[in-house]
Formats: sequence, C-alpha cells, structure tokens
Amino acid sequence: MATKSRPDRRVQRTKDSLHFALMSLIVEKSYDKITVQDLIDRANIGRSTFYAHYETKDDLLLSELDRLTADIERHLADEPSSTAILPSLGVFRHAAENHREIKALLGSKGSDLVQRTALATFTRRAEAVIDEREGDGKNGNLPADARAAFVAGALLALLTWWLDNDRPYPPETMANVYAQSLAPT
Amino acid sequence: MATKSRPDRRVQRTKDSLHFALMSLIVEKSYDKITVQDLIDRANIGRSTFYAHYETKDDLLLSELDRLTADIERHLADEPSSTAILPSLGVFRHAAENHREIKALLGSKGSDLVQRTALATFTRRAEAVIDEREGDGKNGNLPADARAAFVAGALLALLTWWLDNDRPYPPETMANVYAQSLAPT
Amino acid sequence: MATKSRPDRRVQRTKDSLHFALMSLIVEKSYDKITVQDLIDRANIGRSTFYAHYETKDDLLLSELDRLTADIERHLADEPSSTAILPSLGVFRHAAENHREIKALLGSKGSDLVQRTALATFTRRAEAVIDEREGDGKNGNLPADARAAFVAGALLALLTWWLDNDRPYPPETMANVYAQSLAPT
Amino acid sequence: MATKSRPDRRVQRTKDSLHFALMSLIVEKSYDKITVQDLIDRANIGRSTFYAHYETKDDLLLSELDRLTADIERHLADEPSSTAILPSLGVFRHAAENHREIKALLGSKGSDLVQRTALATFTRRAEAVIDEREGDGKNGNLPADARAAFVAGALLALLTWWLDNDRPYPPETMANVYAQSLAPT
DNA sequence: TCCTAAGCGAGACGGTACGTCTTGTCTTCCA
DNA sequence: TGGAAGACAAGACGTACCGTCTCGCTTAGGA
Repeated sequence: MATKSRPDRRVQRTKDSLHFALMSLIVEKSYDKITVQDLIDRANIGRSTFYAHYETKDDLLLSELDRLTADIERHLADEPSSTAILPSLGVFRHAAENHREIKALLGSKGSDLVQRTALATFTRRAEAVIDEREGDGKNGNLPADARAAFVAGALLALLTWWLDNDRPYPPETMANVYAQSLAPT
Repeated sequence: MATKSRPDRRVQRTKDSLHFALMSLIVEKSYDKITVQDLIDRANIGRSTFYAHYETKDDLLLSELDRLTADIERHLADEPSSTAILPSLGVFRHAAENHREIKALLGSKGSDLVQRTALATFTRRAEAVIDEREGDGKNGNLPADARAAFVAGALLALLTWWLDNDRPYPPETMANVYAQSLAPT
Repeated sequence: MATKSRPDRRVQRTKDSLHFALMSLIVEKSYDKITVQDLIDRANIGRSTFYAHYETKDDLLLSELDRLTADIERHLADEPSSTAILPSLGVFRHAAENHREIKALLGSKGSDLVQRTALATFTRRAEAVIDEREGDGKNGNLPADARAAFVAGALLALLTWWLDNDRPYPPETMANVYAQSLAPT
Repeated sequence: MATKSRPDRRVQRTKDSLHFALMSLIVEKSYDKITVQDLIDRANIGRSTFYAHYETKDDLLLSELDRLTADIERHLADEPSSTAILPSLGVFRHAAENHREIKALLGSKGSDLVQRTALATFTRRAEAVIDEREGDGKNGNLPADARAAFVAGALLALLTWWLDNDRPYPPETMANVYAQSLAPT
C-alpha cells in the first residue's frame, strides 16, 4: 500500500525550534546543566513532543553534531594534505566562521560526547591517510594506530583550546602551529 | 584556641572504603552511571557519612585524582626532557604500572572532569618548559601557549588511547611515537 | 482570563488512592510512625506525585479532616440544642456510623493536629451558641469564652474516650452523660 | 569494699542542665521541633551523655512531667472536693504560680504526650472520687467511666485554654466556671 | 470544501537520585 | 577511668529530572 504520506510541515518547525533552543541555551550554561524542561520551555513545545522526535537530550545534541561533522569532514577531505597528515587550515577557517556554534558544542560548556565523537572522526580520517601513504615505508616502524591517535588528539586539543580562548590568533597561525609542531612525515 | 585535636582514626578508614568502592565500581560501569547510593552501599557507610567528607561525587573523584596527578607530575618533572617538550617515557611507564587505576579514571569509563584536569596539568607543565627554553629563539615565531596546548593534547590523547585499548604496545614504543611524531625543537 | 481548565480525572484518582492509603495505614500504626514512603507505597504512586498534591503528610491529614469537620459541624448545627450548649446526640450517632474513620483520626493513633482542629471547631460553635443566648442574662457573670472552652473540651474528651474504648455504650447513653453532667443553663 | 557509689554529683548537674535546656528551648519553639542536638548544644553536654541518662527526648520530657504531676496530684487530693468531682481551685492556683513552666509543657508549644499523661492522671483521680461516692446511688444510672472522662477532659481543656490565652481571668473565676458548669452531683 | 488522522501543548504520573537532617549507637581521646 | 566530642549507619525528608502516559485542541492534506 505504502501510504507514505508527505511529512507534516509542522515536524520540521518543531525540530528547528529545538535546534534553536539548544544552541541558545548552551551559550547560557554548560550542556549538562540544561534539562529537557529547559529545552521545551525555550522551544515552546510540549514534553511529549520532544520525546516523539528525540530519545534523549544527547540524541538532540548528536543530531546537531551530525551537521557539523559532515562540514568538518568535508574540509578534511577537500584539502590536499600537504605535509601534515591531517590538513588543518580548512578546519580552523571553518571553525572561525561558525565559531559561536562550534565553541558551544566543543568547548568547555559542551559535552564530552562531542569531544569523543570529534576525536573518533579525526582519528578515523588520520588512520585512512596514514594507511594510504604506507607504501612509502617511511615511519613504518611506528604503529599507525598510535600515530593516528597522536595527530587526531593534537589537532582536536589545539582546536578546542583555540575556541575556548576566543581565537587569540588567526586560523593561519593555528594551522602553522599544527603543521610545524609535527615531525615531517 | 587551636584545639587541633588528633584526627579520628575512623575518618581515614571511611575515606579508604570510599576510595576502594569508587575504584571497584568504575570498573563495572562508567563513572556517571555510578550513584552516591552505589558508593555507600559498596563502602558500607551511611549516606550522611559520605556527605560529611565529600560535597559531591565529583569531589570524591577529584580527591582520587589528586594522588594520581601528584605522581604523574613527579614523572614529568624528574625526567630530563631530552628533545620532546614533555618527557613521556616515565609517564607511560608509570601508567603501565598503575594501569587499572589510571585507565579507570582517564579512559572512556571515567569522567571528562579527569580529562580536563589532566589536560590542564600537562598544559601548565608544557608551557613552563617552553618558556624556559625560549632563550633559544627557535620557534619563537610560533605562540608558546598554542604549542603547549598541542603537545599536552597530543600526549594526553595518546595516553588515553593506549590505556583504552589495553596497552597494545610497550611503553617504550609509545614514548617513541610521541617523540618522533613531534618536530624537533 | 479564568482558564478554568477541566480537572484531570487522574488527579482525583490519585487523591483517592492517598486517602485510602492513609486510612488503611492509620489502622496499622499510629499516625506519626507513618512515613511518606509508606503512603506512596500503599497508594502506588510516585514520590513527586505526592508532593505535587500535598505539601506534607499533615497536609494530607488535614484534607481528610476537612471532610469530617464539615460533617460534624452539620450535625452540631442541625440539632436543636435543647438544654446543653452543644447538641451531642447527632455527633455521637454520626461518630458511631463512621467509627472506623473517626477513631483513626481522633483516637490515640491519630495526630494531635486532629484533636486541636476539632477542639477549635467545637469551641467556635459553643461560643456562637452562648453569644446567641446571652440575652437571657443567665450565667452572664461567667466569662463566655471560658465556658465555651469547657463544654467543647468536655465533649471532645468524651467522644475521644468513647471511640478509643470501642464505644462501650450506645450513642444515646453518651449523649445523656454529656447532657446531664452539664449544669442546666 | 562497698563501693556503693554515692550518686555522682556531676550526674545531677548534667540532668539539671538538660532540664534547664529543655525549658528554655520550649519557650522558643514547639516541643517537636526541638532536636536532641538542640538540647545537648544548649546544655553543653556530649551526645552520648544525653543518651546515658535518657532513652529519648520524650523520656526527658516525661521526667519533667513527673515533678509537675506529683505537684498537681497533691493539689487534687488535698482539697476537699466540695461539690465538683475534681476540686479545681488548687489546680488553677498552682498553675498560676508556675505558669511559665506549665504553659510550656501543656500549651500548644508542648507535646500531646503531656496532654495525654495529664488527662490520664485527671481521669484516674475522677474515677476514684466517683467510685467513692457511689454509695449515694445518685447518678448511678450513668456510667462512671464516661463521667470521669467528661470531667477530666473538661478540666484539662479549661486549664489548657486558660494558660494558652495567658490567664485572662484569676484562678478563682476559672474555678467558678468549672464548678458551676458542672451539674451538681 | 470538508473530514480525518496526525501533530501538538499541557501536564499528570511512577520512578530514581539527590543533598539534608535527625536519631540512637559506638569509638576515640583527654583530663 | 569516665565523660565530652563527635564519627557513624540508618533511613526519612522534600526537590529535581527523567521518560511515559493521557488528554483535548488544532491543523494539514487527501478525498
């Protein structure tokens, strides 16, 4: 039969309200002090409506994160990773443009869930790049997974520090710190 | 008047019970699923006794952390930091010896509170070392605080990854990954 | 605006459960040994639901009392108070009919809060009657408030004693004791 | 040997302190808001010292009560109970003399434990008097126990009301209210 | 254009954990 | 060596959220 009726326009409106509510609340207090009640009050929706769309508060957060992750992964992929394993200039530039949003999620007000997810993304990407270059044989004596954890952790820590301190240097400087702190591969 | 009466021996016994309870529980489930009730059941103490000694669950965690931080900082300080800014071999060796405890606190079962505290410790230490070497003029064009965030984040990420994956390589290999991934200073 | 939304049917069900729970518990142990936990276990409701409807355990008790007080006051008012200031036969008869409930609240298992409230009700009523008859001039030399306290205390004590001793005499005898023990006005 | 220790003078000192502490606290807040901690703070004694002498807070209260009860019972017994079953003038006079203490225990700030104990004392006494007069045959048709409950309750209520309202009339007036409100026996 | 199913707000509910408070017991230290 | 100090286990308190639920109202979209 497949009635597959067109999705109700109201659903998207509700999700948008929640998205907006979360981002506006996270500026005011750290993520884990935000309650579901806060969210639904701010979004002007009913309690059950929230749970109709998201299983938990973290579920909502992850749906925010999905959009950001996609963006960042694109930046990691697009840029030719010259010397460094993870190309960072694009990431810092993107973070500068959306700094309010990204700082909220990634910074000290955010959730460690975001940090963990981001670290996993970076690590996966780094591992892929290393595996690809493996043919060189260079540094083959050092385990690839550990090296991936290193570069991913370094980049994420640098990015988080930069945002938490309100971007004291331009993206170019940050990319330089990253590239020149790493041993040439 | 400074009555300064000798501390009741029972107090230490209670704190020890709680320390043991926390460490044994964190092996079973992640830190933020542990309730105060779990702790006092395991430690066989009364609810109010817990709150007589610690303000919150996090307070207890931090008191665990204090001991570990002191240990690790000693290892960071003792070792002559040859090339790398943060000398890592001692840290990995120490972590290997106390891996159960440190994995519990630092790993994915632990709290991001521990991660944040450890990162702050590492960063502070790195900044001190960089400032000290500043005389060299080398790399003086790159901001010291950002470089500190980089090395601290990299070391902590590497350490956390290593412990979470049950130490797949010996400490010496890990220290090598760390040292050789960093650009020579 | 007077939104005056229709009362949720569930609310009444919850209150009924609590009413029933209290009355069934007070038979088993004296009122002040009953905990809020006992009540919500017996009523099969959640802890916060209890506090959504009543501020404290006493608040629930008073809400029970309100119904009883209304009943009793009606009996005091309806009966032509022939000789005695407070007409008692109706009260004893009413108490006989609802003896389980009234004994629970008023008797030694109940709370002194109930005693105090009942005494206040009786005293108020007695004072009203005395004031009304004041025209007679009789006994005008004795203070009305003290006389009211006397008759109210006597009736309440008699009633309480009667219930606590499982009504050893019929209501008519009790009303006689009351009426004939009082000096004719 | 015969250590047969003379009661340690300190014991009496401790009890006195507690007596004083209770009486001074009951002026400030109602009996059941007073905690054991309040008592021992005020009396400047250790917690275990309190429990060495009294089983509970009520136990201390009852020990206060014992002294008062003895006094009052003497007044009930001494006076020739002319017409009324319970002779009241002595009681009111005694209560006037010790009004601070007796109001504290018997009044609205006190405990219903005191009320119950006092009521029992009065009732027992009244029953004794009625039994003694039984020979007359007068009123023999009315049950003695109920009549005792009546007169005891009336006297206690009158006394309590009088003290709670800060003795608005002299003891003689109160005794008159009592005597003339009762039917002549 | 109507009508019906859905989405929705409002909020009651059972539960769980919190941090506080008080009780009566038990241990330690001091005078 | 006995009493003051106070740590302790136990458990009730009232509060805060959670995730589920029931209720009518509103409203979009297919007929």
